[in-house]
Amino acid sequence: MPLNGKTKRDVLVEFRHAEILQAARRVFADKGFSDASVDEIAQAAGVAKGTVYLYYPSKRDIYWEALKGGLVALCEVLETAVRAADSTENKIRAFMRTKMLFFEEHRDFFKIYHAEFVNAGAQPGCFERDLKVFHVRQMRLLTDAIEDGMRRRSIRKLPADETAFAILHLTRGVITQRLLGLSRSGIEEAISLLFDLTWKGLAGK
Amino acid sequence: MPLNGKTKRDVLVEFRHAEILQAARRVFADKGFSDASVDEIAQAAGVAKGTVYLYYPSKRDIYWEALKGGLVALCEVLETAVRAADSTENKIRAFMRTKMLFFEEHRDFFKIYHAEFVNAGAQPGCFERDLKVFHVRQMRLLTDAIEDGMRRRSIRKLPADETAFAILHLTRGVITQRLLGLSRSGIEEAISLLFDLTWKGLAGK
Amino acid sequence: MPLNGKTKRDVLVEFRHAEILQAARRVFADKGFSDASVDEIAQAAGVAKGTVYLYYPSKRDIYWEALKGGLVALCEVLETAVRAADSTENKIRAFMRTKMLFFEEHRDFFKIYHAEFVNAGAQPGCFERDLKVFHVRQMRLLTDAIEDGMRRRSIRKLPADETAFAILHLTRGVITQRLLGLSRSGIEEAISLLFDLTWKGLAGK
Amino acid sequence: MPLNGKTKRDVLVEFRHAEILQAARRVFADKGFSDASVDEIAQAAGVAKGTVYLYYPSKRDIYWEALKGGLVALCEVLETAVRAADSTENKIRAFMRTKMLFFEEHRDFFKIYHAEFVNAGAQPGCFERDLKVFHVRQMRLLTDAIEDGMRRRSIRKLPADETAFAILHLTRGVITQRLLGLSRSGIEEAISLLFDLTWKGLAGK
DNA sequence: AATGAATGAGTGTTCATTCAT
DNA sequence: AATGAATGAACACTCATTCAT
Repeated sequence: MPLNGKTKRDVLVEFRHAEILQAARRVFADKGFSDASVDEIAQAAGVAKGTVYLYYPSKRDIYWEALKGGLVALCEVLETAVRAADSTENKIRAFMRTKMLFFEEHRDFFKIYHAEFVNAGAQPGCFERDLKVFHVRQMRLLTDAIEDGMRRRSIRKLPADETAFAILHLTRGVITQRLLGLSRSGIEEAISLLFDLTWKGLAGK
Repeated sequence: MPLNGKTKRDVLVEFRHAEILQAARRVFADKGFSDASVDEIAQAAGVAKGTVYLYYPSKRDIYWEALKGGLVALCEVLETAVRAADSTENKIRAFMRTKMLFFEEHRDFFKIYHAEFVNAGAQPGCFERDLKVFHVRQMRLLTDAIEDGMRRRSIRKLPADETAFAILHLTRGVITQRLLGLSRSGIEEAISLLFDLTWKGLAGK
Repeated sequence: MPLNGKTKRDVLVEFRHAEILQAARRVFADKGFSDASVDEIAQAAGVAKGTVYLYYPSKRDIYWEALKGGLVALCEVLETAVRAADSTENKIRAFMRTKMLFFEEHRDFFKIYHAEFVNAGAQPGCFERDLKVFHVRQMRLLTDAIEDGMRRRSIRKLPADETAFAILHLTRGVITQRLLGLSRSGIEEAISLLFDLTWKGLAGK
Repeated sequence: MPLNGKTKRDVLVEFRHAEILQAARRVFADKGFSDASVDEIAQAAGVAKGTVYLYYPSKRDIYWEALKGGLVALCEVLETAVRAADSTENKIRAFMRTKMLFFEEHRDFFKIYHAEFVNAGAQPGCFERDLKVFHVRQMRLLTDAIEDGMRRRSIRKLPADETAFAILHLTRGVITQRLLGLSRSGIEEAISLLFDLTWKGLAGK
């Protein structure tokens, strides 16, 4: 009866988990962790409050799951995309492009992700340690590319870590911009500009 | 009795306001708006909870005052500094430098300011409209400099708005980096790198 | 098919009832009525929560059944034992002995039984009326013996009811003592002492 | 201004504590710990729910305070009374008499006290250790008297501990009886009978 | 002017009970 | 017949705000 390893029950459980997580992301994105209520999440998921607790042991756990799930997916697509790129230039472009498209698709997750950086080190940061792992994975992609680029002279001499940080933050900033609806241009244009700025800087000839 | 327009009472009132605001900034920076309690703020200010309500009508108002106060000061120093700079290059450098030094001095305010960008448009965003004013003021400083720079050919052809956004976000990112204690280098080094990257980009020759 | 009046179905139903009751006694003894959860009982009985409700209409009913079942058994063995004893002295001794041995065997039931006396008249006391019947049955055994003893002059003149109460409570106390593990002596010694004290009192010659 | 060491505030605080404790005892006596709600206690005390938490940190703490307060008072009056009695016989009589009168006056406390013995060793028994102290104090009063009595030959040879236990339990039983309203006789009669039974036992000559 | 005691609405979490499968 | 997912009412506890002193 179990089809491809999953019983009907497994499917339902998985579905509920996803359903609640989805709703939670929406609510957390809107209100932030503290101002989101479990009741709201339940309602958004179309279940009763008690049902939420059948699938997650606490509000905090839902939050962390919502955060982690997105981070795992993000890191995976980033790693795949960067690895597939053939030059330093293309690796950095791939990083920016993939991240922007990913968040364009997962706006709710972006808000949660972004909020977590603000609080980073602060109070809810029970996760701090776990979060760092994902941060480091992203950093590694960039520092590797940058160091490689410097060896090949396609990038000028720069401190790799600080530079990677800058790219990370800049990319995040541009995404924020778009998601707040403050940007009129198309996504591809935005990506081009982001990369262009990063690569060439402001200076004229 | 009223000396330079202020009675003794006025002075006390002003003092209390400042005292509470200062305490509030500390607490809000630590905990965020929702997780900060008025009791904590009162305690940090060394007054009773009821006293806080003599000076501010609500928790939200304290928050907004704390935010606005910092924004006014920030915009003022930025405008002064940028106006005083003589070239496009120096104007942008001055912007970055002043902002970084300002936040280095007002870390509590930075946390609040930063958090507000996350929520921007979102829930507490009663302020949205008011916040925008300060955002626009900062943007104007940069877009003016950029457009001027493009006319003088010291900056290559770029969309002024998007570029200004990028500078804003990148600067904020570097500050975050420092305030989270993730950066080892000195402040002046950080400023130099930030400007250097922005100006020249990554590309080798 | 129905063998001595019971179909296979009847046997199963009876078996389930007993199984659940047994588990319930364990749980109620441990946690008390309010702090015991139906889930725990179901788990202890090795069935699903819903199954419990196929056999008992409510948590309260399980409790009452657990209580009543024990009380019926207790009263029966007490009546048999006391009836079998030939003298007043032996009847009282038999009462104490049988009760102590019964509870030594049914510790879980004792805890429930004991707790019910505390609450007696109080909140869950939906049972009050039903409980009284069992109380009266035990009392009757003792008052009969006592009154008979007084007629035969083997017991001095005493108010039968109050005296019976005293014996009841004293016996219960000694059992409590043992079940809480506060007693080091063997069960037979304890019984002897209990009877000896009751019969002779404290007084020296 | 502080009169006999107490400011007006101290008096109020003390009053509220007492008021809430009083109400809590009533409610806990009626419903038991688990079935009592803080809301009920607040209502019984004539204050809002939040107010209760200004005076006690948790439901459990209220309970423990209610229990401890009574136990301290009980032990004190018992010790005073027993110490004041001049013979073994009178010491034991004093113990019984004082305890019965104390509980006659503090019926609510008795229910709580009694319930705690049922659960003793069981779940809420965070107190177990603290409770034991009071138990030991009562036991000591009796064992001292008993051992002394045995030396003077006014009590026959008996194991002091077990005998003390028996007196404790028997006394408690008689009190239960009265408080449940199952006894028709006056309190003094009940005390006399209790002592008489204990001292002389059942046996006719 | 300042206090802090009092309030009560709101939140996370549990659990007896129901019911579709 | 048995399951266990779903429900929602109930509860302990918190906290912004009010107000008598």
